[in-house]
Amino acid sequence: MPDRAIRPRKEFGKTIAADITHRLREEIVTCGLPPGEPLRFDVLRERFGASFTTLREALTALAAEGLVDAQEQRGFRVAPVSRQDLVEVTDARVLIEVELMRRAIEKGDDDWEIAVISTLHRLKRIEQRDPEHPLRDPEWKIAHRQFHQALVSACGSATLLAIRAELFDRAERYRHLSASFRPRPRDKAGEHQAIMQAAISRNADLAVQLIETHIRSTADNVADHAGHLLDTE
Amino acid sequence: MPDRAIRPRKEFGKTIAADITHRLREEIVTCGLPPGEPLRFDVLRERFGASFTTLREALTALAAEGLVDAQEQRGFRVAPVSRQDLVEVTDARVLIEVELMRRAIEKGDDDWEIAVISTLHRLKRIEQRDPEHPLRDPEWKIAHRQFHQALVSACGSATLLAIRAELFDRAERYRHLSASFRPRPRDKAGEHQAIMQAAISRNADLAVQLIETHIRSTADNVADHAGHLLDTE
DNA sequence: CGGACTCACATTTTCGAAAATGATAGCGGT
DNA sequence: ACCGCTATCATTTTCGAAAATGTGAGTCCG
Repeated sequence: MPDRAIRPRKEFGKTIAADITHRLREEIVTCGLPPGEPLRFDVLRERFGASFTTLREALTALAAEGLVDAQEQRGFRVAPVSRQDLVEVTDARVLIEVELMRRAIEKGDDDWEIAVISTLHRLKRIEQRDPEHPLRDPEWKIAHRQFHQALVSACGSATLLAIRAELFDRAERYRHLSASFRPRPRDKAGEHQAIMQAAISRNADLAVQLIETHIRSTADNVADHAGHLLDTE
Repeated sequence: MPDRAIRPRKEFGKTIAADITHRLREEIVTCGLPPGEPLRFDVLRERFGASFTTLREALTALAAEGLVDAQEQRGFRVAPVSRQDLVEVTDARVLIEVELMRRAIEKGDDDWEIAVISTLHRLKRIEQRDPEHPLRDPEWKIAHRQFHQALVSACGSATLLAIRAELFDRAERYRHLSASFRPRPRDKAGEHQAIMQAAISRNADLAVQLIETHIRSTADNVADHAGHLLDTE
């Protein structure tokens, strides 16, 4: 049996680099590391307790995902936000997510229905704890991601699911910006419920329309309530 | 002097890591490093003359692009090919490229038309040198990539263009597999000419249909002539 | 006073050694 | 003979020092 004392840190990822990548991604999408922030190695080294090379590997991976901006010979920084980027990400998400929604509704089996229903149930339970500020709860964020992931999971294409996940993360940064400045939370719970029902009842046209509205409303919210943050770069 | 829409000469990377990433991608895409091949550091170190860490950074970036498979604690290997992967990549390309083609036809200006025409011209000139085996000519491959890039370049979304480029590279591996085993080359020159004409004359429906056929025919060719390579994994 | 040049300094980038981990062969007990 | 255990080896993964590069202040001329 493995000796626990000798291996103090083996909780999450197997390699440190993968672990750092994961943690950095979380910090960036939640805007704990704000857009445009320079990512200096000595700072990261202290915060994450890893060496130059390991950090560099993580940053390179995130640069390929579009969350980090690599400026050759001048280091890395958190990818800046902008109106143009918001429009592009929203637009790309609609294109892909709508298509995947249709496919999932067509191909989804019993397991898919169960996954959709149970992830929504879990999301609603977490929402009850703090109905006013769900995005501040890390668990809500995870449950929200898993619900949307479940909705399209039966689409049959791991390739498109991976692309979708990347765009979802990039959009999540804007969701956080939006949430910090929106005066009152909109009725996300109701929207999620309606999407679930449309999906389970195999009403593809309705589900697709609801998803598109759901995605676009975030973009509108950011433009309305956090637009001043988008022109700094 | 206004910079040409197409820069055939790529600036060599300023950092070694970026350079190695580029060279490794070329080797993988052209199947110089065959699918499934283990990528051991000793071998790569000798072949590319870079250190462990630099190579690791390049491999991590390519793993995020889907060209390399990272097996934690057990190293890297060239991403394997499979029927399923071929179907997914083809399918995703059709979804995205068709949409971008429509947008480019709608938004394209004079510079776009010039880029499309000139990249096709260049492609045809290179084709004349060795009409039987164009894919063996690295310059043809570059010109081919640039023609297809030019076609959709006016779509207005850098985000979708980046996704498209990734899928194009993943598909290029299958093009190489297909070319090695196809008895006679198909009439790619004619197809490119037809696509160009449809695009320039703003016939979106026709252009889209031609593009889809163009993309799917590669998949069919691989299935027909190199299918035996796809079941090894 | 302004512009260009030089020289430290700060920061990134690269390297090879050292630690960690997985794979394998050899040994011993049942 | 077979299974499990251990020691050894091959390979990956991590580290901090060293080299390379960009940045900015200060200085010298016109």
